[in-house]
Amino acid sequence: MYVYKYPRPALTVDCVIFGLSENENALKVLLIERADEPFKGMWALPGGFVNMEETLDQAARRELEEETGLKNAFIEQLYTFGDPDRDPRGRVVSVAYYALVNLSQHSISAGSDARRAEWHLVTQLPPLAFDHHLIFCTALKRLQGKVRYQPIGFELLPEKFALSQLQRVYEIILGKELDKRNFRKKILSMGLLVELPERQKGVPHRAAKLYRFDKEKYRQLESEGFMFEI
Amino acid sequence: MYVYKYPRPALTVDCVIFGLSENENALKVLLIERADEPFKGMWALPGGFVNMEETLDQAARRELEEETGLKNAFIEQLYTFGDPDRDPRGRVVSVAYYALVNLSQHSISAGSDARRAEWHLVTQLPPLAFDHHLIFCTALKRLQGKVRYQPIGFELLPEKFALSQLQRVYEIILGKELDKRNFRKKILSMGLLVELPERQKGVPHRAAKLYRFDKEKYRQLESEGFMFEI
DNA sequence: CCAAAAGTGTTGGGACTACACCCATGA
DNA sequence: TCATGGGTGTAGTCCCAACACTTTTGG
Repeated sequence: MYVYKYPRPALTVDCVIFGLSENENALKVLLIERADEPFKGMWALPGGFVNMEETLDQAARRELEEETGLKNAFIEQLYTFGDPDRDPRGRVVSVAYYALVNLSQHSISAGSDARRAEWHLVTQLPPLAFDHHLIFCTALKRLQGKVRYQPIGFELLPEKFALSQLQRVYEIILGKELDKRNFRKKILSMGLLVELPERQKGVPHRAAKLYRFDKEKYRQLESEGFMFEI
Repeated sequence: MYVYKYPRPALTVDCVIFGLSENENALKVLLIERADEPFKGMWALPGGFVNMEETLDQAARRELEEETGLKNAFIEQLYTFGDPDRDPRGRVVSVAYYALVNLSQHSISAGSDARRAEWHLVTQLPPLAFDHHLIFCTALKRLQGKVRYQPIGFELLPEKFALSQLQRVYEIILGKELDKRNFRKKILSMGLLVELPERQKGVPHRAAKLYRFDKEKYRQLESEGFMFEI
């Protein structure tokens, strides 16, 4: 069993980058228009080959940054897709990641390498290249599952947010309406939100209190066995 | 961006195979003693290279079968480990899987390829080769998380089992005692267990009713939005 | 008859659901 | 002053945790 005598699949990372469009109240995904064959002209998830000297996480972050300019977004490995004929060019195994970014504070550029990158509503995706539709569905399911028992909803919001914004995040991801009073009670009772002195500005109605998520406190509570749950 | 111009990491699968030793009331993992360098003589997770014409799942099942003879055990992709220096021989990316098998009904052979294979208590693992300790810890955490909201505890038991056996599975995996009456109430109220006409045999006390898990019913309930939870 | 595990109900407290009105603000 | 979302409390229900004794069986 010697490492070098075996043929090797090519190895890539693909990223499902979720963004929250707050004005449209919708969840979006960043897609790239393919410039080359195969699937030339089709939409695809951003991705690329893993360099020999970088970790998989680094490869995924590199892709994320190339496409969005973001360096510190939430990112997590999703699943590895390795069907032998998922790529017509040959055996390509892809480690998929998903990322959560706050769409409203970043005008995503067109992509560093001049590929056309656009945000698409998750409810109206065009046909995708390769098995990217499968990857996307896997990511969405994971997001919907994870958002209920881990505090990742915050990752889609700016650092300072109002409770109604947070509630909307959950409603959008879970696809159902939540009761305002119950939601506030629940989320505030966890003691993970810090009320800020500021308030919303420039809204044509009563300005909401702003909060931030207390990551430190969460880490501490978590280590004591606390379980976040919506 | 052409597939063939990039150098490629080697690609392997590694399997964390969990077994339940009912007599010892303990969770075990199958380890292999390495016959070659690097880490010759150390214990490691069973694993091997992915063939060019098989899926990752197939590769993992192949490894599982080679080590245990089991063809239809529960198996699931865990995580992909790709640190550039996780293998001293060069860049090797490993897709890790975990499997659940019923240890008491199979006397696992010594491994088809004459490697020494042994079950080890998860509480008393020897030092492991490569990053296999990390992989193992990831698998254990996943198992502990998943067992609470997916019916995978059954996979560690024979098809026919008593409620006390099932309770023990949960106690072993979660590492805490559960209340007998509450456990029975909860698990029976889900309506996923079918009471069998038989009973335990050859026990020096009152023989327990035997049950089997109704996979069909679970699939149906699941599709209607039902959530398993312990 | 003894040891060992199987089997069985009730109660109190905490959490979740459902639900409607007044408040503050900018236009 | 109006439109828009911000902000608040209660009552009923359900679920969960805690808890101890009787039954069956083989040795």
